[in-house]
Amino acid sequence: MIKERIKELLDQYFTAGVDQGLWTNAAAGSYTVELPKHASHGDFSTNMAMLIARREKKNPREVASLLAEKMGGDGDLFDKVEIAGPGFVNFFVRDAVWQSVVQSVCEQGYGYGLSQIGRQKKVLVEFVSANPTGPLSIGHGRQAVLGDAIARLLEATGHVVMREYYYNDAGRQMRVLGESTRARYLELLELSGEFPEEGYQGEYIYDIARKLVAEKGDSLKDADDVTPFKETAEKEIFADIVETLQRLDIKFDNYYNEHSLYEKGLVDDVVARLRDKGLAYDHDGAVWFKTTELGQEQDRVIIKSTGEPTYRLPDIAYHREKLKRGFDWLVNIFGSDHIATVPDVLAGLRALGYDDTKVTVVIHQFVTLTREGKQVKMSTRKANFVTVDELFDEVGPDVIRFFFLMRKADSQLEFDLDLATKESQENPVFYVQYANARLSSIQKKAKEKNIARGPLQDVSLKKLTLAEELNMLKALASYPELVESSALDLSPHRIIFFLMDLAGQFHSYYNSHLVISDEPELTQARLWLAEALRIVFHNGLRVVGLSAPESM
RNA sequence: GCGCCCGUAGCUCAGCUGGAUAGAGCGCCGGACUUCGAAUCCGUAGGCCGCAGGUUCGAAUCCUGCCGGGCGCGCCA
Repeated sequence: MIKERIKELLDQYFTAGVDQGLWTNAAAGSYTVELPKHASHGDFSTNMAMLIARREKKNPREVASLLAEKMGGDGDLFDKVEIAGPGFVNFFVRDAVWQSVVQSVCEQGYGYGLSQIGRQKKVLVEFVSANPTGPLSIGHGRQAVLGDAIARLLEATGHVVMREYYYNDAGRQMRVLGESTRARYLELLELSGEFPEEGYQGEYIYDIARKLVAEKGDSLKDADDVTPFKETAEKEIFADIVETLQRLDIKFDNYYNEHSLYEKGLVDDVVARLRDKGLAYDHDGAVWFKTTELGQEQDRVIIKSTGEPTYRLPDIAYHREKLKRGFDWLVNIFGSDHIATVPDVLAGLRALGYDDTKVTVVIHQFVTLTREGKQVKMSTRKANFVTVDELFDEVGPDVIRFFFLMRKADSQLEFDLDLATKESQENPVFYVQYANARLSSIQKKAKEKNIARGPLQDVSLKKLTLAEELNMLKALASYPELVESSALDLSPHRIIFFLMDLAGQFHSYYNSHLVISDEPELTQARLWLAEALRIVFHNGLRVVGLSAPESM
């Protein structure tokens, strides 16, 4: 908000300069206001003078001094405005401005950091979307947490969000699942049965088969149809998946079944429309999508010669349907192994006359597990992959969530089990939560001592003069903008880094300064500062779905 | 071979639309509890930001080419 005010001022002086003929409009909108790394460069800094100078062929430091002179007059905001280096204008904000942040935070409370920049834009966040063929793997776990945190950030910034899980219970995968289950069922009955070539070998298939034996005895032993096996397996597995997600505090608003696209004729309609536009043709008994016409290397099959569609056809229909459902923005969270599907879907949307810039795909890289410094081997095919549930056996939901959010989606993520299972010391999850607990505890302590926080307007916040205090206030002030940028860039990891940094500042401060001291005025100011910190820790933790415990 | 992602301290990773002397956690070593919670803190060490060019007043960040790693490249999803 303080940054916003400086931007406004800069714009104002920029246009004033244009009016006075000092420079032209050429540099409009290109300059930035940033936070310098070094305190000697002030609280904010702008490169405006250098950009003007370049376009006007003027001396940057001369332009800077003109600006500094104009801006420096604002005694409410600034202590001083300096020019430095090649032509930076550095702003030194008055302490009182920072101190007033306590008031903003405490007045807004749990609403601090929420905004309306999303303007009620309707966003559909699609994630997980794993077919119910087995328990959620650790890769799904990352995706689940990432998608949910993004959804929460979008909600916090005034978007209307729907979380959707897209699945297909009618394809080849599911048939193989049914066959695998039947094979295990027969095996349990000590009857002969061939285990399918690419079958699902996980232990969970036995569990389902055992359940079938218990409920149905051997009545299914001669069934030709795998449907009862498939249906039972699907039901059981889906229930497990939903439960796993619930443990992570993730709830979907909608489960979208691919099958319904066929029932509504939406898949056929896509083919018909592509044919109309001359973008689909028959060849070798299959139907092809002429993606070369849309800038791709090769055409793609959308209906196999067997008459079955390939995955990309329903995918296109699905995305088109999402836009038709009225969403302004489609956010998809995919694992990097699905990266190849993206261009086809976008091409399909464009071909059908839809705006594919409404689709943003977040591709996240893989997760590796390490224990005692060594990588834990995972192989999906052989079913000895680590599941989210197994992770739960070792760590709680907050640890899982935090670790999955600690890296940006683009980076591969190493999940260090040794670090994650430590209940103390190095574990960054507890480090942050401990800060929140400590802050809560300070307030309790004050109550015990019968020290109530007085009315905010009577508190002399100007007592908060320590460098540590001002730095924390600056961090608090930057929080709302952080939420906005994290949301719009779909980057929840920035919230995590912010929290770790703020926790570090606070723990350090706590160890060298008393909040509750024998100076009443100072105690009041610091109690309110502590309250502001507690609120921001709470809001920051909650906005990405982490809990904010008052004690631990 | 082609496409996408990554390459920053011993390890794991931040670094926002290019900005002024490159950061954190872990690990190592040495310290701090008669004070609001020691799940904490303080101190030291550690870097040709993969390599080479280019654009720019200014590059870890943008462009090109190499090198190394991951994921894809199917009438599988």
